Amino acid sequence: MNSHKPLIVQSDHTALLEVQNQEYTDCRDFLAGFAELVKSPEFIHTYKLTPLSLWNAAALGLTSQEIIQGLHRFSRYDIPPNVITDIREWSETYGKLTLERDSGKLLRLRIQDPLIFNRLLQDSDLEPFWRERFEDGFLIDPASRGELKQALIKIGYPLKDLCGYTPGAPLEIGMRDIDSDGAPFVLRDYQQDAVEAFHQGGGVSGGSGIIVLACGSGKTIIGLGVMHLVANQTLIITTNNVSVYQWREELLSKTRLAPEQIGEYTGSSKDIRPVTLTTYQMLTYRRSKAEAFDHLNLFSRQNWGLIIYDEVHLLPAPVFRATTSIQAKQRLGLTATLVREDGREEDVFALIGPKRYELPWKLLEQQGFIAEVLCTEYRLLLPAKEELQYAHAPKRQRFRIAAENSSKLELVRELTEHHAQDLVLIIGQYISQVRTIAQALDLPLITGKTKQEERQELYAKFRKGALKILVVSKVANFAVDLPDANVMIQVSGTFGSRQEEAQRLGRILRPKQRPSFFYTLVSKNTDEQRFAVKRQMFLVEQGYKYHIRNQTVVKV
DNA sequence: TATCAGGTAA
DNA sequence: AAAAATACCTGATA
Repeated sequence: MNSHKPLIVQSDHTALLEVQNQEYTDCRDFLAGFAELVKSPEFIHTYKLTPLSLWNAAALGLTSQEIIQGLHRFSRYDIPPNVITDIREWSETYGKLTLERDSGKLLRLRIQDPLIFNRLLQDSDLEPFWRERFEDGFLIDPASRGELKQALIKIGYPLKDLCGYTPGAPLEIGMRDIDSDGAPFVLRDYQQDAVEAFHQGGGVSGGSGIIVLACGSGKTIIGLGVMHLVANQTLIITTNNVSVYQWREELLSKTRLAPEQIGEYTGSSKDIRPVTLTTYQMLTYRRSKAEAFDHLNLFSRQNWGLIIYDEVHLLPAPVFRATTSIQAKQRLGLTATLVREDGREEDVFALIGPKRYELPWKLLEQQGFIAEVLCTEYRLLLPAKEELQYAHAPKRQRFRIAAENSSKLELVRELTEHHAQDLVLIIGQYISQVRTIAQALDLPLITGKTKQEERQELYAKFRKGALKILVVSKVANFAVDLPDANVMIQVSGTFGSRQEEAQRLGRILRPKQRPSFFYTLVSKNTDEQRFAVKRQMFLVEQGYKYHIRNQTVVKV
């Protein structure tokens, strides 16, 4: 036993990491490569090893040997033998099943493990896939390439796809070295690395997969870089119309594509061009549940060579389905957080592809590409009256009562006074709450109902610094054009959404001379506090520390 | 032809 | 476990 070591690996595939340990940071960064943080209270953080986290690590080239050696290095006790076995097994499973082109029209599934081969042979659900059986695998129909991958990953066998892609219609996408604003333009090193990592994919398997990078690190630029390399007609799917507009601006600014080569396929125009921008909502639209999707055929309306899935963690189910049938096209997924709140990470892995590149947020911070952020969690008591209300309320109403804790208002006032020189965003989840705050402090408010015109006016004033504090509802989760700030005060958030918290932090990540501040206000000893812990998980995983400030006396 | 309110979905 | 925001279409209005 090495009592000074930070890590305890347990037989249930969890690993406990001691925060107050000299080696904490090193060990955390090591774990980030192949494990998922599931709990993060003050002293001991719990990580979980899952097959998926190990497959993604394997796809990035991290070997089971490196993982096991590292675990030995940080572990206080012996690592349970079953965990070592499972790490090996899970990690090495990626690559044991490969899909390759055959001489004929069919594809060849090769299984380099007789036990797995046997297992697949006995699975009657898989039988329909097999067109012919060999001593080491099967022939399958190219049309079932996606469905097979999805079916196999469900039973624990990721399939490494080595079939390559059918080229789409060619399209030269020249990159400018001076952008439309006259600023020199060149991909940053990590952006170039990401583009190459996608393209090569550590061998023949490149051309599909996910790139994970922090908000504000220029994921769109990576998209442009990949488009340039693939040099094919491209379909780009984004989450909303403002993103569509921004992609278009970036394309016009930084590539040599002419305006008439870029089309928008949205509610207001159905323009298909060599590069076409659309939204997930467009693709998933149908008159009623009984009918077919109206626009899903956009995938086949043009000979796309590349599909870009912006914010791939939000990809909706019907688009998954459509994606199963376009496995011969190159597919790039972009995201800041691979975690989905619906647990469909495996489908992303199977249908878009494995993670090809990831850069920890803290590393970007060290290199000065994103701002340093000081995070503080304020825990406020509920005023006596609300405390009583909380205690008597049915469970489902409790969260809201805690979230709307009226004593948050005074703290917001203090924080804004303290940050009088800064650009402050106050963000909350309930309209009633943000309205109360905006009215009490006499601040402008933006909600979903605010007209686009008025929003733009407020954004512009805020951008110029003529307006220093802005109160926003959940619109800020979607408003890509919201200006940056350097202080964010979160008065409430969606239950346990890790993604949302990460995205909100992203609003204050533009590099500055001084660090940015992120304040999150929660009611002490309530459901809200529990959810706050969950929300912070992703950022804690990325190395952010929340300083806790406890309010002990209720102000009257 | 353009714009807006209203309903629906995920 | 719930509320808010969005984008789509349709049909009315000018």
